[in-house]
Amino acid sequence: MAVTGPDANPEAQTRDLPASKERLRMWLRMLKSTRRVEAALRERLRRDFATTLPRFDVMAALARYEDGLKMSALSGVLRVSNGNVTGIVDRLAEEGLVVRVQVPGDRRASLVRLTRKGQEVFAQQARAHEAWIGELLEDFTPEEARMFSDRFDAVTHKDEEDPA
Amino acid sequence: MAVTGPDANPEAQTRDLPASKERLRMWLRMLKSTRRVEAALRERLRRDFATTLPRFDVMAALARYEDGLKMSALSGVLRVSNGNVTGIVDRLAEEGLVVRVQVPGDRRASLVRLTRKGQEVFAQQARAHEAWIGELLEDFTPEEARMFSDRFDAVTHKDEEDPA
DNA sequence: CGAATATATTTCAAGCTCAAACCTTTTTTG
DNA sequence: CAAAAAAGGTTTGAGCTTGAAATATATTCG
Repeated sequence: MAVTGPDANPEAQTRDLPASKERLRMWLRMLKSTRRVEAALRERLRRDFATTLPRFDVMAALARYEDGLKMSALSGVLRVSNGNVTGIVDRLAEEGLVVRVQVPGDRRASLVRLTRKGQEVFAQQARAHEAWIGELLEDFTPEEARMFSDRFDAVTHKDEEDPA
Repeated sequence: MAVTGPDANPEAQTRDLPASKERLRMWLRMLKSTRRVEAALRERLRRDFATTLPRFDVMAALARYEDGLKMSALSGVLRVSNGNVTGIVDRLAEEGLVVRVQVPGDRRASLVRLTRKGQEVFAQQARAHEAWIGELLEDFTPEEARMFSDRFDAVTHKDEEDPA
């Protein structure tokens, strides 16, 4: 706990708030920024590709693991509930973008994989997505972006998922 | 557009990626961090207060505007669709945490306000919330948190909502 | 004034999300 | 081996979310 007491600095400057207030402020700003970018992405994915952010997220995860992912691994990577992924994969499968492949030795599990069509569709979306992010975060220099990445990583790496 | 060309730096270091890749990386980290904190908040709000993040968000907005907010202003502040707020306010009203007050001169609009009970309930939740954020973001020093706040603000302030 | 337009909000359908309950299959262990 | 426990997934119920359509009231302007 690197939390300094509520009044570690009695001679506080005008705008010097206690640590918890500063962090709260940061959180609110961070949340607002994230929502703004998410909203823009969602709108553009809908407009240009008639898809949604969760679908994009699932496809992105599958694109990173070419051998496919089990449902549980998928929900682990995306950090959403397993019941959640079921529905999204169902819909993607209906459209022929992903397939569920039976795992040889285990009749419970199935491996989800992008179809060829899924790969092609995702490649287009990913290109657009990268460009959109580049634009939405254009106020951040590459160096600054790298610094932010690294700092966020510290928070994120407190416990991590890394499926086979 | 402060976007340098894809190969502005031909002598790139090992880990020096083009701007759009750096920003993409930053975005993914930022999203992951945000989701992690949101998940923790959601879980704790449920466990300790039997409430949800959207409900907390609505109450937080109303707490900031003591004179109440119109539905449209509320959805503007929270940056969610107006149809969305309707349902959340409905449920909060059922529990007596907020009220809809008729606006004198306009029979279309109504002002949403925290009830006394709502104020009391929210005060407790807000205290816990601030402590949770302080803990979840303990890796960030107050100075760092301030810096992040300011940088995010730049992105956020591209267009802003500020209701009466 | 009255028609067109704009504003405030709700309703709706579809999809996302979670936690909990529930199957089924596998693994553990008494 | 058989019972118990664990693991992989799906279903369910409630709530959140969006964009679009619907409703009702206000305002504009011809």
